[in-house]
Amino acid sequence: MLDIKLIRNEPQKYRQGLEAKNAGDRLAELLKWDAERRQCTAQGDELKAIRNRVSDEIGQMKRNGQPAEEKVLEMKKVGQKIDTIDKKLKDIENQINEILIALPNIPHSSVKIGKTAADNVTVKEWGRQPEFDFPLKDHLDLAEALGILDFKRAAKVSGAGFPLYTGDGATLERALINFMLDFHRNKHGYKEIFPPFMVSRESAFGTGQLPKLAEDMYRVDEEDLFLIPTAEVPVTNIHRNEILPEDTLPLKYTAYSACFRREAGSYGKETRGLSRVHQFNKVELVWFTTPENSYQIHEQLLQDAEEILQVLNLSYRVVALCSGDLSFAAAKCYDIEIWAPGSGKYFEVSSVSNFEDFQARRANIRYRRTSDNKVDFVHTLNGSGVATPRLMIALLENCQTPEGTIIIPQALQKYTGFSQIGTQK
RNA sequence: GGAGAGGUGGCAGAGCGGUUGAAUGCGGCGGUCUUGAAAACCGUUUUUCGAUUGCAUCGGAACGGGGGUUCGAAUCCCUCCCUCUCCGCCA
Repeated sequence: MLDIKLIRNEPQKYRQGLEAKNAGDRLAELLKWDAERRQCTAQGDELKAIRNRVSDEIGQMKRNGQPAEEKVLEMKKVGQKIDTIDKKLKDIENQINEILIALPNIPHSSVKIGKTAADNVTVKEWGRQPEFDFPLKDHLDLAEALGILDFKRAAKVSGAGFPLYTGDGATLERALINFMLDFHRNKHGYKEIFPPFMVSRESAFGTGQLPKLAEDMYRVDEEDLFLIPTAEVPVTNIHRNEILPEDTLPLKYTAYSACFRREAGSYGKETRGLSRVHQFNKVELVWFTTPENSYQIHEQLLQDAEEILQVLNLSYRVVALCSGDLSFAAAKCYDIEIWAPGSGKYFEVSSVSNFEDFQARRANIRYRRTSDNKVDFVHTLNGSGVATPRLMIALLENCQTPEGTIIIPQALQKYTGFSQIGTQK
């Protein structure tokens, strides 16, 4: 959520920021309601001040045994006026709120202005795309031949778009999760979290999934709970409605979760195999920090996520998203895209975002500054570290042999317990 | 699922219709004392909206959320949420 006070003070800046994010301009309307709200508040407060004062007097008179009928009647009238104003004020506030909660975050000054993904900028390429002297298969052909992935039966069990890992495939999936969690915990010093996979409406609002992205989430009707699309949601909401002492910051958490996405409206787009599924596994990194440090931490977070791919020796590139491609809550975002030679393209395995105080304001996550004891909103950041399906795609396709077997990267072998898939039966 | 108890400031815990934004204790911060520390003593210690707009000052709001009764609500009523205890069921 944006700060209405800041919008009021610098409308031009926010107008430009919202335009850069392709967000319809409702600022004029918002500011009109804001002015009206303040006027209304002033009127109401004045009347309430009178009521408070006179009500005190009535109390005193009654205690002294004096009649107070006249003042009571007078205050009854004042009370009615207050009711009218309060009702109007509530309407106005609803209008303001409706606009405000639907406005996206505005981009950071370092973000390139652009319309679509075509305007994104590749800022880094790591590793070499391996060369092969045999015809390559893509991950789905490999996996089905090896019997480690079974979409047909998954469809029988759950429907289209759900992965079913079997045998060594299931073990490899589990190995990836454990490897990543251990890595972030032991090497990067993140605190490990195992969050709930369903969250309340409030939590989904806090991180910005609601109200705009409601149709992307699965909802459990009876309980009004949402299946999480990412661990970001429960983990960020751990500190909802809290005031954190500054000396406890930054907080850095890593969490595994299953992630559930309806992927509504994306039929036909990149749906082969594991590239887009309704349920997947992801290890997430979440930071809470002071505003001064958040952009430095953003770079750090990117590095932490990248390192996973480096250790697995998988080639990737880092893309800085342009303003128009940023998600609702993000002020700045890097995508990490991994090279998959069998498919001949890059797949996004991580999104590393700085939300500044956008989520913190929605979720009311604050900190108390040591210097002056004042409270202010924290900055939240998160990044995938990383999501498994597309990592699996890249891994299978990069590590394939002419025989169609898979060589497990060194770093993973102690987690899988085997060094190759498809050799011995 | 059934029965009961309860949600008040950083924590503990009073208050149950008017001078209570909230006693008291603990903790925190500042000070006195001390070579230093402890103890003791004194002071201080929520957030938020708005108005004149630097600090400051004045006013409004907030005792789980929402609604109601009343001149006046932490206190009464309704409703929702949450926590705890016991019973049942269950991984």
